[in-house]
Amino acid sequence: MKLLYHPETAQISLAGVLYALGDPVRLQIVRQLGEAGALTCNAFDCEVAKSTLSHHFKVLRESGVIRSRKEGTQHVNSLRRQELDTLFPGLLEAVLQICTD
Amino acid sequence: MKLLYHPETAQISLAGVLYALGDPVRLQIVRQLGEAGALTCNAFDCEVAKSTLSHHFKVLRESGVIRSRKEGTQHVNSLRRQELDTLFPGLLEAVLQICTD
DNA sequence: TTCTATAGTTCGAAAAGCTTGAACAATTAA
DNA sequence: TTAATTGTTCAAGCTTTTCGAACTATAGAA
Repeated sequence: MKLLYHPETAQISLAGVLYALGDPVRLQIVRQLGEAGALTCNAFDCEVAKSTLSHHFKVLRESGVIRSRKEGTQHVNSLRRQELDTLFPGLLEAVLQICTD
Repeated sequence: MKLLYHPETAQISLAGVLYALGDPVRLQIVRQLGEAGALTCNAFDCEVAKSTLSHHFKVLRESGVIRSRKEGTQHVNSLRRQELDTLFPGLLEAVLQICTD
């Protein structure tokens, strides 16, 4: 658990964000974060191995979609909503508002 | 050059579309299609091998982002704009309107 | 028809990325 | 110090991406 890399706002790319969102598990994470505001990795309940989940959170973090801060043994994750809205107006809202089965 | 598979509207998934859009080359294709309306695979000018381009068009087609119709020896590609707008309101517009360097 | 050019696809191999369990590191609390 | 909890890292197996080369399909000229 070293330093967690987060890209600067200016370094966030559209293709990178879309890539990060283009996985069912990560999309689900993002939607849950959109609703809950903040979640630990552990709080996210799905059927992949925890090493896989760790990988997905890393992809989301390194693409600039989420921010993670350490809090004790946990990582609290949240969307970089304002920054994303500024960079890519309408994108995150569109993704979060779309109803999926 | 057999039959070109296109998913039904109902089979198009958000994660699938985001995945398709989450590649720099494919994103560029989509934006050019957004501007030009329709393009042959060949008309799209980039630096990847033509077999790679063929692959990218296939991903876009099979995810439901574009429609391809044969015309002589060429394939004319266009965005499935109305369908995407109905399924995922605001998404394509957001992607197309975002200015990238 | 036959030859040639054009437009894309398919194949096989190399490189990169994903998923997983097992092992590891860091923090907390008993 | 010991144990429990959280999450990361590693190595292996599998899938995906990229490429050049070979292939198919169509169009047009001779």
